[in-house]
Order: sequence, then structure tokens, then C-alpha cells
Amino acid sequence: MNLEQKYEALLAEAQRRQLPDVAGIQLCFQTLSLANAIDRNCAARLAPHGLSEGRFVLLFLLNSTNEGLAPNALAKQAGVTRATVTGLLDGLERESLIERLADASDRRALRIRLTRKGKKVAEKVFDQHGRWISGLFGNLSVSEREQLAALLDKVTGNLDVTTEGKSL
Amino acid sequence: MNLEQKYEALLAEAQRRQLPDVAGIQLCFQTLSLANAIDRNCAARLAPHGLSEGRFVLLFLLNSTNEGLAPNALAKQAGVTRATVTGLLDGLERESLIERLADASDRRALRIRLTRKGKKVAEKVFDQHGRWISGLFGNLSVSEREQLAALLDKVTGNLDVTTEGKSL
DNA sequence: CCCATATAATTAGCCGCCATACTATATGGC
DNA sequence: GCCATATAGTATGGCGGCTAATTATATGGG
Repeated sequence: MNLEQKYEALLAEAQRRQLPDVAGIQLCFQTLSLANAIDRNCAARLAPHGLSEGRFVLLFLLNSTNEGLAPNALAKQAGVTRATVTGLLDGLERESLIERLADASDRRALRIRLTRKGKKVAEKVFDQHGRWISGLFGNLSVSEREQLAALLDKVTGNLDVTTEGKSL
Repeated sequence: MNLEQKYEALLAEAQRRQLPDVAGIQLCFQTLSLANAIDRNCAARLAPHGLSEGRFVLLFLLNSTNEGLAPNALAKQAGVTRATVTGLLDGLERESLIERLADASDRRALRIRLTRKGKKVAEKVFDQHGRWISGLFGNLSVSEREQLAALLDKVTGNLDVTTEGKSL
């Protein structure tokens, strides 16, 4: 089953208290544990390249345009705040993976562009990463995938919409 | 489908590049998006009580013992480092939910105990939280749950064990 | 008995995320 | 043309996680 430590403890307590639907709780913890494990795994794979998941997303967003993007646009596409983008760009700039260029037509704005090194790293990591992620769910059959997708969707519907909206 | 912004972007790029098994990648992102949504939802529910998920776990661990626990033990059971526990305890102490007591037999050690307020909050939040979590997966039938659990397990097996070990 | 080593908690410093507040610049209405 | 308002990027400070270093105390071997 492989739950994280904290969830084992929470689950045991839920059982002790005879909460309704302990099985559902367990399933929730299983889902969260899997996602956390994937995230940790992902972070460990990116770290050797000087990347975090956040930095990686920016790098790849930049890699898919030729003329560069404004921090503004990066924030929107990455689903984080502009302030967070500033921090991530600081890191990427320190590693010489991106450069901040002044925007010719708007003196408030910047254009972020990959350096040659940045492009190289982006290509390399994107490929490697894609193969890794594919592998994660690669041993599921087509029907298993459909099942899983449908089940996850069904659960997603139960979430509180008010908080979900924040991610947009 | 409801993927997070960043995953939409990554997925589009994966398609553009015709990576193998885009469907698997999509499934991965769906899983991660669901987990993140649950986490955000959880955080939003705990925040009004002055709690984060980390603080909540400690609170509940403390609530299930009468004599209190050492930070040491809390770290092990919560699956985080002692340093992190120190920080979480600082927050809980600021909110007067716990108190740090000297250990009689070992002058290096502490015994962390819930205050009356802490006990009250713990009980209240634990109940509320349990019901919420149950609800999340509550609309799945028994066979759907079994399916989901089996599928998640199957995916978990694909993860890199070396990095997973960190959580223990 | 003393000293090396282990352990308990904390501190300091880094990262990534957030919200909020600030500065500089655009832009639209009058 | 000017001023209110909006927008771009950043600074600040908080949170929670980490590692590594520090300080205090136990403990075991010689």
C-alpha cells in the first residue's frame, strides 16, 4: 500500500475512532502519497540539472517560443503568481539559463529568453523527463487507463470549487 | 479533465513533439492535479483554525496520546525532520495550542503537550476533517474503490525506489 | 572517572510558494 | 495635456520543507 508515515498515523486514528468510510480515507491518502512520491521523484531527477519543478516549467515554456516571453505571461501559463516567477527567474538567471531583456515598446516589461545553455538544458531535460513520465503509467493497459481517468474525474467532482478556482 | 495550467502547457508540448505515450503523461498530470487540488482544498479548510497541514498532523498526533510526545517522536511519526518540527511547534505555540515541557529524566528532551485550547481545536478539526475526506471518495462504489486502489498501486510500483526511501 | 561519541533540540540559511505593498510606466477620459 | 487608474516587475515577509552546523546533555568504553 505504501502510505506516507503521517497518513499511516492519521489512518490508524480514523480507524480507532471508527470514522465513517475509513476505506475512502485510505484511498485519499493513497492518492496523495502517490502524487507526493511522483513529485519527490521528479525533483530528484531535476536537481542534478540545477532545476526544480517550477524552474523546469518556466524553462520549457520559454523553450517553446522563439522570441521569449514576459514574466507576466510566464506566470499565467505556469499558474503561479508574478512574484513567484521573479524568484524562479532569479534562480535561472544565476545558473545562466535565461536572460532578462528590456522590452522595446513597453519600458515596464521584460522579455525573458533562454541562453544557449538554457536551450541545451531544456531540450535535454524535456526529453529525459518525458520518457520518465511516460514510463510511470506505461504498464497500464488502455482500459485500465480509461478506468483510472474516469475514477479520478469522478473524485475531482467532489472538490470544493471555491478553492479550486485559485489555480486559474 | 481539469488539469492545472502548467500541465496543460506541458501536455500540449508533449503532443507537439509526438512523445511516446502522451496518454500516460496526461494521466500522470491528472493524478497530480487532483492531489494538488485536494491539498489546496485541505489547506483552505484548515487555515481558519490557524492550522496548516503540517501543524494539523502534529496536533492530531499529540491528541492521540495523553502524556505528550517528544519533538523527536513527532518528527518520526509525521515523516519530517526535527528541524521542521521545531518550526511547526513554534507556530502551534504562538497560537497557544501546545506547550513545551521539560522532560524530567532527560534534560536534552522536551515533552510537547496540547493545551486545553489545543485539545479543543484538535477534536473539532479532526472530526470535521475526517468527514470532509470521507466525502471526497464517498461517491465511489466498492468495486470502483478496489479498482482505483489497485491501479494506484500498480503505478506506485514504477517509481524510483531510491528517492522514495526519503519519506521513511 | 574521563573522554569520545551519540542524541535532543535549535539555529541559520536556502528553496519555492504565497499575499501584500511598492515603484515605474502606460493608457484612457476629461 | 493631465490625472486617475491599470499594469509590469520587484521587494518584503511569512510558511513549510530541507541540510548542515551548534549547543547541551547522555552514555558507554577504556
